[in-house]
Formats: sequence, structure tokens, C-alpha cells
Amino acid sequence: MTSLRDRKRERTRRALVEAATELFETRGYDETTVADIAAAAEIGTRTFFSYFASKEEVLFPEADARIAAAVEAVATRTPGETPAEVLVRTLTDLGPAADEMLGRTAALRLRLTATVPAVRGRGLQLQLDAQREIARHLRDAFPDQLDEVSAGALVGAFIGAVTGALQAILDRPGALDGDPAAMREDLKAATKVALRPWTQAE
Amino acid sequence: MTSLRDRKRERTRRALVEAATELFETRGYDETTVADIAAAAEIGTRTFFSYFASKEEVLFPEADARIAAAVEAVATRTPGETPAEVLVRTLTDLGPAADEMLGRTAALRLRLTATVPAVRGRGLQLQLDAQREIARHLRDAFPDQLDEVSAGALVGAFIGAVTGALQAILDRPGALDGDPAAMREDLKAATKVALRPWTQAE
DNA sequence: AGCGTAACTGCATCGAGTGCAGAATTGCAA
DNA sequence: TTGCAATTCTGCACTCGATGCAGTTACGCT
Repeated sequence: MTSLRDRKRERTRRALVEAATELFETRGYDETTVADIAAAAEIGTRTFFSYFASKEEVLFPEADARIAAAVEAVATRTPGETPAEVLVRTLTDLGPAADEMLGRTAALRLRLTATVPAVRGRGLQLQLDAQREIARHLRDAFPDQLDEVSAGALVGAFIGAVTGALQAILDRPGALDGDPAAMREDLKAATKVALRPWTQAE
Repeated sequence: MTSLRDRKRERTRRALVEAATELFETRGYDETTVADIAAAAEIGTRTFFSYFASKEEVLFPEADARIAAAVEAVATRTPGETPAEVLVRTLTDLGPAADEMLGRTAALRLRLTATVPAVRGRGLQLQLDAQREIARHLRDAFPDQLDEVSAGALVGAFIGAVTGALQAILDRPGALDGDPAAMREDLKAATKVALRPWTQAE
């Protein structure tokens, strides 16, 4: 049951994310202080840190949800699937959810991740955490085919391939000004290329 | 020519790294302030930041060297080698150098990377930078077999596999007391498995 | 209505990091 | 050796992120 307290808290949380997004876009990340964000969301500065542990955190509000989605994809495997196939499927399973991740906030996060060291570091850390979590579940799902080490290697290769492809796309000059829809198409195509070795082998 | 100025600067730099290592080991990372490190190296606190841009940086003094080593491995390829083979070879090429990376500082760095968020973030950022650099060189070395995207994917898979496997190996209980040589064998084996799709395809 | 608990807030404090200006050191030439 | 220019070092003042603490406010429940 969602009490009034919980709903209020959720509303302030959203307000903080929106205020931060707005301020980061107009003023820039470093030029925006936590006090500014708190003031815009009409809470005390001190209270900000009871919602987000750090300034960067406000840019990754639903980090847990993504891990959960990947874990879910592993859980709903069909009997015949290989580990690699399961990983590939997580991408298609994320399709609709990925659309949700292409909003204004996501675009901003992308830009700041490439620009601000602190944000970049935080993003990478979250990625690695997710990576380890997925590897653990994948290993549990295929105890006869994978050990800890090979599971780690496989998931690492998978995420690494996707990230590497994405990075290559974003490194193209003018990538950040381009059309998001077109970029998504490019990413899908690039991902297919990157994963071809797995889908072909065996 | 290395002037007296340069030599002195290099000596102070080394002193800072040693002092920091010593303090981090005894007191812990968070419990050591930059002022402590500077005092131990007998320089002013302010001067620390003219040697290292941040507190974390002192843990990664030779970041550029490793990238150079990988680039070197790519440059010294034999005519028949495939891109994937070159990458695997970087592991064996690094063999002796890797031993050098198993010293006291490296062990400390490993522990802090797993423990302190700031250090972890910085390490990951350096890794990704290296990844991009290697991908660029690999692509330049095999212009007929790789485009930007697939080069990014391949290197991403390689580094991802190594990191993922290494992580899994180090997660094993008692890993830090184990035999380094055996661990290196495990690492190589896991990497080969993860890259098998690439070595087979085409 | 009233009580216990959880959330909010201001305040004081610490440490990282930066800009600035002056002192100290080094390189170089006369 | 001496003098000058350039570089480096250093203290000082300051901003901002983050934390601990204590008092206040708001909510949930009986």
C-alpha cells in the first residue's frame, strides 16, 4: 500500500530530478550547486542528500530497474536457449523500456556522461555492478554450462561489445546533435554486427 | 636532456606516490587527507595538485604506459594474425610487465578500486579511455577487416572478457593468497573462451 | 485527539579542489 | 659570479560537496 507519505516522497523525488535536469541543461552541471537544485524543488539543501547520496546520483534515478529487467530476461529463458542467446534477447526485451530511456533526461545524461568526469565515473560504476549481477544470475541459470569465470567473461564480452559499438557511434563527429531515432537505428544495426559472432557460432 | 628541475620534480612525484601508498595502507584511503600526503612528502598542500589533479590520481601514476604497451602489441603484429589473435597476444606480451603490476602498489590499488567509489570510478574511466585508444589503433592496423564500430565491439568484448573473468577470479574466496601464475592461466583460458566466436568466424 | 515515529531542516564542520599573489628556486647569459 | 627571466612552490581565502547532530515538523495509527 502506498501511503500519503510514500506518495509525497515520490513526488519530491521526481521534482528533484526535473529541477536538476532543467538546471543542468540551462546552466551546466558544474555551474549548478546542490543548493540550487534543492531550492528549485523547494526543499532544504540538507534534505537533498536524504533522496540522493550524491549530486551525480540524481542523473541515474532508476538504476535498479534496469538491472532487474536484465535479471528478468535471464529468468524467463526457454529450455533450449544458450547463454549467449539469452543475453542477446535481453536487448530485444528492453526494446520498449529503451524507448523510455530516450527522453530528455537520458539525452542529457548521455552528454554529461561524456563530459563530466564525476558523472562518467558513476555511470561506469553502475554498469559494472549490473554486469556482475547479471553474470551471477546467468551462471545460476546455466550451472552445467558455465562456471563463475566464464560467466563473467561472457557477460563482460557482451556488455563490452554493445558499449564499444555505442561508443564508436557516439564518437562520430556531430553525433550528439543528430536525430535520436536515427541513432537508435544505428545502434540496433551496430549491435547486430557486434553480436554476430555469437549468433553464428555453434 | 633531463634538467635538474625535471629530475627534482620526478623525485617529488615518486615521493608523493610512496607516501600516499604508505598512508593508504596503514590508515585507509578516506582517513588519509591530501594534507597528510603532502606533509609526508614534505611539500605544501597546495603543491600536491600541481602533481596530481585529484586525490585518486596518485594511485594511477603510470596510466599512459599501459596504453602504450597495448598499442605496441598491435604495432608488432605478424602478417598472418587476425585482430582477435593480436588482442589475445597482448596478454602474453604483458606477461613480464604484468608481474611488475603485482607489487604492493598494485595490490593496494586493486583493493581500493573494489572498495572506494571514487577510486573505482577513476579506474573505470581510465580503462574506457584505454579501450577507445586501442580500438582506434586496431582499426588502423586492419583497415580492410574492421570498421570503427566492429573495432569498438571487438576491443570492448576483449577488455570486457578480461575484466569480467578477472573479477570472477578475484571474487573467489582466498583469491589474494593464491598462486599468481595459476590465476594468470585461468585468466587466459577464460579470455580465449570468450573470444572464441571471433577467432572462429570467417 | 494524541502519541510514537519518520522525515525535514538549519547549523556547524570537514575535506577536496581552485584562483591568486608573493616568495623561492632554477635556467641562462653576460 | 652576478643578474634577470621563467618556472615552481606555497600560503591564504574561498566555494562546494558531503556528513553528523539536534531540534522541529509532518505523518500514521490507535
